[in-house]
Amino acid sequence: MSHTLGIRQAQKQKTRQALLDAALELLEEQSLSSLGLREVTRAVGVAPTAFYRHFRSTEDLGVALVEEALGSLHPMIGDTVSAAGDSAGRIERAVDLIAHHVESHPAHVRFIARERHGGVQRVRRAIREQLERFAEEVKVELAKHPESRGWSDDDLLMLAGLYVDQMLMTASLYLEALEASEEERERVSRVATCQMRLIAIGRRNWLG
Amino acid sequence: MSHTLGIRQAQKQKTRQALLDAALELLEEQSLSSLGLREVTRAVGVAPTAFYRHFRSTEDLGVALVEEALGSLHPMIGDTVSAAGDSAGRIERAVDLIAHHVESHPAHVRFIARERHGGVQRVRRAIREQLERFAEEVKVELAKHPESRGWSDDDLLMLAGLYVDQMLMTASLYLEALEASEEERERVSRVATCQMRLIAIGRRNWLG
DNA sequence: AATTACAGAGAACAGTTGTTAACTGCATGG
DNA sequence: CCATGCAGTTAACAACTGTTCTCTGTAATT
Repeated sequence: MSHTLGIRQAQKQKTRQALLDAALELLEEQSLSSLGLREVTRAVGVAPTAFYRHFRSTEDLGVALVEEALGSLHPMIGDTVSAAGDSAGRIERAVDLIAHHVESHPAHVRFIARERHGGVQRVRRAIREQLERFAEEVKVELAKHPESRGWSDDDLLMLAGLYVDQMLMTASLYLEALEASEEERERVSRVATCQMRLIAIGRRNWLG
Repeated sequence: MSHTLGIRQAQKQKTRQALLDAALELLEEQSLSSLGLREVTRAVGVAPTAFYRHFRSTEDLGVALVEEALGSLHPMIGDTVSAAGDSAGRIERAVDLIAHHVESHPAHVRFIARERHGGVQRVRRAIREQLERFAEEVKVELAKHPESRGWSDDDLLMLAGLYVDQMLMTASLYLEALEASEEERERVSRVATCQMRLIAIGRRNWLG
């Protein structure tokens, strides 16, 4: 791994992370475009001007949050799509994995869903680029399945995009259901499973 | 129709509409949660206090915008889903209709896509309720198709929800492509058509 | 013709915002 | 051990915000 950081740099990264965490919490009930720099520093307990040591603006902070929220998710993709077992098994596993991820990182999921179409262009683009990377990775994994025999590259990417969008949509619905009843969460999972199953059936009968 | 409005009420509705229009334009590069009341009145050219004659807050304005953006869309649903012709024809027609609607009401589409998961709870809920109404209507139309024989009510609603989400996603992608090249718009339409076709195939092979 | 209702204007309020400048204290590298 | 770099502080700025109260002109009502 990388060289051990000095006391100085370690403390800096600590407050930087504190800023990111505070921002993420504040963003639970507003959008990035209304997030104030002073609001964030106040929540952390540092002077407003300290913000500039880490980010040029809240827009920059947002881009960093995209990295934090989605950057660590790539290994999960491969594991899920390329998992052993039949189609039904993979789907069930995927839905469970989404549910679990939403429960352990609700603020991250909320942020991505909110800012994907949000009011800050650079953040939108950062999210779009990450999601395109996801789709590309899903495509590569899908290509390994025997069901993909005879599929064109474009069609595989089309299917991968559909899966990625569906996953995000499911995650967002599940997030809303977090504050509702256990039955509601169960219902969301069930519907999402059916929808992915339907897509998988469409996939099996695509050619010919 | 309703009674003809007096000069007084007519003028009021005129400035009210001016406020809505100005807000919609300002929301092209920010989110509702950062939209200021003064900002809107300034764009219209009226005193800030005039705002209160029409809305209690920008949040209220947002709810009114949801009505304006989605309320007039219901008749379109029925026409599209229940149109004559085979599945392929209906899909082509739907994609064309989406593209046309985005081109004629880009700000409306942007607003809905942005605020669906945005930072203002009441607006989110208003959008969700409208979309649920859409899904219900799509379900009713889908039920009339011969392909729906043997489908449960829940499964039909599941499919309808998938279609609605897919339509919104397509509209949002097409919106982004508006500022890009004609080829990009063409590509978005093509991919969306394929995805809906795949879903339709899944639908045909759902049972059994 | 006189009275009322009410959309919008105007001024003022306390509080907030982003940004600049000059500073302090301390970990780091020579 | 001393000089430098730099994370974080303090103070101040002009500009902006939502909201209240008072006022004005005129359409609507009687």
